[in-house]
Amino acid sequence: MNIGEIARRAGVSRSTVSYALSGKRPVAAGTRKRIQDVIDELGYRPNAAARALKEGRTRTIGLVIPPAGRRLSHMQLDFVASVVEAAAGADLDVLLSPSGGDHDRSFEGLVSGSRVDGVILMEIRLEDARVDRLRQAGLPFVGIGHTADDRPMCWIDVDYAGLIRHTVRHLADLGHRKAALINRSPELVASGYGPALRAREGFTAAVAERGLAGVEVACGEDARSGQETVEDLLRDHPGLTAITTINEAALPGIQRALGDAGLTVPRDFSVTGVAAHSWAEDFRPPLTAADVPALEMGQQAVALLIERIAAPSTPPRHILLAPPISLRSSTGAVPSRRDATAG
Amino acid sequence: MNIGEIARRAGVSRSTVSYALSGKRPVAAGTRKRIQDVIDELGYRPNAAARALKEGRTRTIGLVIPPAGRRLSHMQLDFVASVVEAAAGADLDVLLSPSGGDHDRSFEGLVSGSRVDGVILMEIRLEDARVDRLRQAGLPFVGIGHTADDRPMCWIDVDYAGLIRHTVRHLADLGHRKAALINRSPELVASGYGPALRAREGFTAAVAERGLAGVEVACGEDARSGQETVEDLLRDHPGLTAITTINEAALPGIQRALGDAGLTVPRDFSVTGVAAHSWAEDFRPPLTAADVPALEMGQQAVALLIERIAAPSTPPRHILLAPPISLRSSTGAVPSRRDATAG
DNA sequence: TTGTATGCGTTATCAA
DNA sequence: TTGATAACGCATACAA
Repeated sequence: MNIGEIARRAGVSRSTVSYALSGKRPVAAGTRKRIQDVIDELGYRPNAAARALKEGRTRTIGLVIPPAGRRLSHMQLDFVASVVEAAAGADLDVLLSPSGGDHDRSFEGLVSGSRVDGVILMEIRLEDARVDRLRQAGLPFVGIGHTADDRPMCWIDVDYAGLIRHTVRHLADLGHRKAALINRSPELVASGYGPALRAREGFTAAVAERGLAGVEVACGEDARSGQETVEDLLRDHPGLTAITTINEAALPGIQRALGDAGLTVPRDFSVTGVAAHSWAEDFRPPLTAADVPALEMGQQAVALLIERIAAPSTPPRHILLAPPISLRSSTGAVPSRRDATAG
Repeated sequence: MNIGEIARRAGVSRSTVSYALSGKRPVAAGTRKRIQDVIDELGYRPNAAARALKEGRTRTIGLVIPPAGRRLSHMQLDFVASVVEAAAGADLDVLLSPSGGDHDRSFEGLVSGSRVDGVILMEIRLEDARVDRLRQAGLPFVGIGHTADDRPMCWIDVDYAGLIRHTVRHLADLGHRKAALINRSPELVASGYGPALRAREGFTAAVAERGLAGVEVACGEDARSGQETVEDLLRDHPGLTAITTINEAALPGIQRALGDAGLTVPRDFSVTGVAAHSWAEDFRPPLTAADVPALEMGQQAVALLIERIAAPSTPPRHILLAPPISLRSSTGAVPSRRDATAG
């Protein structure tokens, strides 16, 4: 089924059908109706490849996700879903591409095969070869996260440093004197993952600013690791009365370990951090935390990318989100008895 | 950068470059090397749209995911990741399409725009209009799940009925006399979601077969709903000593409610069901359950689809997976004191 | 208001 | 062993 067949059946030329569809040239009402009837009857849709070839754009964007081996976090998942949704709203298809590991071929296909009009790049590292590659290819892209260097690029990120700093100040205000940062996985930290390093930065700064004792640990992204990490912390760091974290997947384990140690939150121990809304609400008691606005980020990322595709030579914009910290019930005044953590 | 430019620089014709790339015609070694050098130097990749237009296939498959409003479960997430991975291995791109809600346009674009060579359809309902649409369009597809009617189609599914039946028998063997099935969300049950109805079917059959008292409840797909559901069950059904479930997202809440009620698993209460490996391992104690092999399903689904694309007129195959039930530690003999649940 | 003709980048047929 | 050329389906400049 192609445009010629529609034209033949409607008794008009191919260009008239094309113009009737695009509206870029006036078409007599009667003609238009005749064409539309045939289209409806046959369920015709223009061939995407032919259109892409002719127009020089694919109406498709690429979404580069972290490799499949590591499970995506809820936050990332919400993000993917909202990107797909926002793209659909703008009449854009979304091509998924894993990256990292042995998937360089897939990524290469995206950037050099004229497969997509632009790319959204998830999980950016402080030094990220993919960013260089995209820049070199001249393909419009938006990063979720930003690199360490200050070369201009278009990105949207959460201000992990600022938010973690904020949570530590909150803990200090409540009288806590010793706090731990439970960071993302050792692999991510080692690979220079931006949020992990920036969270560390914010933590270190706030701890110094307020004269707290601070300890930072990396932690696997699952409940079991969270539990072990907190068990270790409680054993090795007497006097610890609070945790802040950006590792949402560890939260159930953190909860479990505190419970096992006989610590009641927030009476005996305070927990806070940055997490997707649903994780914060699922904590018990509900977590005082900055809610990562994953859905909003997806929409904004698509909007930013559309903007860049339309005007690639414009100086790139970026957005640093600092969602407010929702005061829920997981933080409280430091316990009066210092040996509370002795369990 | 196109094939003509490569040809010009290598001093050959366009067809020679094409044949050097595809290997469908012998090319002199020297010529081939000259061409390859130019290609490597310029980083040329054939234009996907032009190739698709000429070949009549897109080397792209569509993955229709559940609507974004409802969060994907971990199992579904693992599945998506493994599909992308398997597709990349077969040199296929993956186009993501939400369905349901107001996304019919996106789905329509997929099926009638010659956008993809085939489709993987997630979360199939017992009656599913999308299946009819794909059949009518003559587009190869593989369902994750299968419809109620017995018209031939290609699918891969987990034998929820059989697995739940199996878990109930296991509970009966341990002496339990009253068990509950915690099903998926009310919305999914109401919409005729296959796994939910087939789990019910297996539960009802096994309960009747072994003469147990059985109660089935739908439950939202989050920890909070799981907790409330179990609280209600314990209150309304004295004598209840076991739960089986296919609602993995409710597991943390189930755990919490049992703990709050002072019940120790498996001494006072048994829990089992069907869940992704990671959920089962995260339960405490580890959940005796059938592990949904999401990664394997993704690979198989892609393999099945490739098979169908290659031979569309072949009678469709299907695969019903019945993973073994991993005996972990969450089920045990029925508590001797009947009023254990009164605690 | 509508029709004709061209070219997007590729693959494959035909000719040499 | 290689080159010239047609065709895939569409959008659009040009003609009428």
